[in-house]
Amino acid sequence: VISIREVAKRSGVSPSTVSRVLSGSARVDDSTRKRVEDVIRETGYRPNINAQSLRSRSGQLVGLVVPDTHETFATLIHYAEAEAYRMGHALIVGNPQGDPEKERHLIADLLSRNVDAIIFSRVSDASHVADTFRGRRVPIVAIDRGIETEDVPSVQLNNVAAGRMVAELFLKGGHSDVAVVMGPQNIRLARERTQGFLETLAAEGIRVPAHHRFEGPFEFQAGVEAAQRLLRQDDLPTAIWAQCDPVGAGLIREFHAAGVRVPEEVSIVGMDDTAIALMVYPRLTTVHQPLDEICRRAFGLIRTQIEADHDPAESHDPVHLRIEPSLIMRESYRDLTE
Amino acid sequence: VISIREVAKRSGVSPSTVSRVLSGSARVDDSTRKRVEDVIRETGYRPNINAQSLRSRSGQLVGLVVPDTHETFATLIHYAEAEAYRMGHALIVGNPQGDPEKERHLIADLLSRNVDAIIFSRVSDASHVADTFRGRRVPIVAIDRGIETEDVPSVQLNNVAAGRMVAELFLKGGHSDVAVVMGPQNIRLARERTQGFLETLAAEGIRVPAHHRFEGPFEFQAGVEAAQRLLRQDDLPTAIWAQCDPVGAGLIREFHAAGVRVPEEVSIVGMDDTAIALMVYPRLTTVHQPLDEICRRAFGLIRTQIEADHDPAESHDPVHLRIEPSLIMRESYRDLTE
DNA sequence: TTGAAAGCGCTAACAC
DNA sequence: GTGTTAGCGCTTTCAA
Repeated sequence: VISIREVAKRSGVSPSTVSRVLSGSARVDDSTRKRVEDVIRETGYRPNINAQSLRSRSGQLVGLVVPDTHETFATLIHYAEAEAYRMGHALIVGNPQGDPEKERHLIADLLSRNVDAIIFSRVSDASHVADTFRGRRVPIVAIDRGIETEDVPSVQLNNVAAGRMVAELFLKGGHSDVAVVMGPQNIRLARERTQGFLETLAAEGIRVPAHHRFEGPFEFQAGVEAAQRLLRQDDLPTAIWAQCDPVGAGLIREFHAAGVRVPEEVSIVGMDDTAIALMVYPRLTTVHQPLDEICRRAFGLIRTQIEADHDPAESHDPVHLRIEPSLIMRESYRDLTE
Repeated sequence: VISIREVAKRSGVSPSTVSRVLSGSARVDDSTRKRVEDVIRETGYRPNINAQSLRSRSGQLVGLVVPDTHETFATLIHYAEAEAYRMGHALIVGNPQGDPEKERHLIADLLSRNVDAIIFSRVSDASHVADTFRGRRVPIVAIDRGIETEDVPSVQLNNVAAGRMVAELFLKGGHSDVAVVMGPQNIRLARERTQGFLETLAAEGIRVPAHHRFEGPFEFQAGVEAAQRLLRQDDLPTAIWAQCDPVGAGLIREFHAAGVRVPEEVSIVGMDDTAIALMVYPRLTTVHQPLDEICRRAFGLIRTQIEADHDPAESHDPVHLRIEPSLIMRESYRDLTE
């Protein structure tokens, strides 16, 4: 483990010159540069990032805080890692696991590491998190499941539009007897999906009766249970929207087990367009959430904030980006009018 | 953003005393300690981890390098994050995405951050990675898909045993006409699974003919394609082993689409016991890979290595732990003798 | 029990 | 174009 002083000594220059070669920030004589570069290559020297961070107050680090590790978040991690790498940063991943104490720790830890930005999804106690950040000039972006405060930039799917698209599909397809399996309604994005869905139907005079509304976690099992309750009721709807794909998969599986044919007897539409949608039979018609784009835009905001930080005059109100979903037609849905 | 000097000033002591209070390493007068702690609380002071790392040469950091973000690895990230947090460390996640250049960068970056340990799965060019580490005293653990060199500690599933267990199940169940959908045979863990499976069958005089052996990526689609080819051949085996669950799910889906009943006409067994195994119908009989235990043991090795480092006399040969799999019976398998 | 001083590895003024 | 100096925030001798 060799230091910049050692490299300087071996190439007969001062540490500052080595530093200049490394950063390319200042003019260095060609022959000197060459000599230094040779030594760097020979010795395999790598600057100590902790020392750099201490000086520069930038940890070359991006923090990502996710609420769980379901597929959506695994995908998020995937894209975030790629984006972070592209900007020469490392990615720290933290998962509060629903523990506000851990969440506070994680964020405090990120801050004391001089992260250059924090991306997070649904943090449990929005106000407190905002407090932690107040006064800190760390770019933050809320992604996917936004927090409730509006003073932090965010990038999210247009969840209202997602609900609307499914409702419009049902309307156009002649489905007037529909059901919905909602995500937890204390999560904002689930509320928005529900709102877009129900309001669009209501505008055409279609109501979803209480016994056709189900609420549960974003998990396969929630779909299974909704299907079971639906089957017991014996006035099956002709179309069901599940607010995430695993729930849609649960519906399909349980209907299959009960001998109810999809989509002949009941159409099922999912949400998010995750891998599971392609694995069920029939494959799930669903709404695509472009996580790659969401991530890219989030890092775009981060870069903007970092630049604005260099030039504090340029501080704007927080930006809130809405990414548009799109409908993916597969085999689990059919029009009644066909 | 307040420094230790500021805290010292406000509590009327020297920085060293604040440091002592923080670390609890030395005796501090109770009244002094109290005063310092009060100031820390009031100011919300947090030590700068970069500065600490620079002094102590420990980044309070664990690096995790994974080859992709399939469910297995998402789960790995989940457990690793939890373990890292338990030992007061942050987790940096890197994904080389098959690019040796990026892989080298990632590892070099981790090293220059003074990570306390690196956990990695299948790195593309084992020898080169080993080189990077030579001379560095950073604890390393290979996990899941081991690298080919033996000079680095590892924690892996006993993949040979996994193959053997499935073979024994088939033998006991009276299946003599079997097929296998193997993972990429250039990956060691896939080779080991195959070996355990075929050798156990062979010992009882059962051969798996070439047209009943398929090789493909660890993906759903590989199962779909294997099923399609099997269906074209029209001498269907009575049992098939898929070397990961998504492949098993692909088989089930395609057989379902073709009207072949599982398990009545053909039994299917998966591998790894991931979430997908519970989502298919019938649910997948599979072999459980205890990723939680694997992760726990990996961090155990890390702690051992860190301690051994403090006391260099204690350096042993690298440990290679094998974790035992277990069979999970569900509905996609049935005995022929029933 | 506490403080002063030195230094971890690096960069950025400031000289020359 | 290059070297010298100082200091980022912290911990750790060493003295007192």
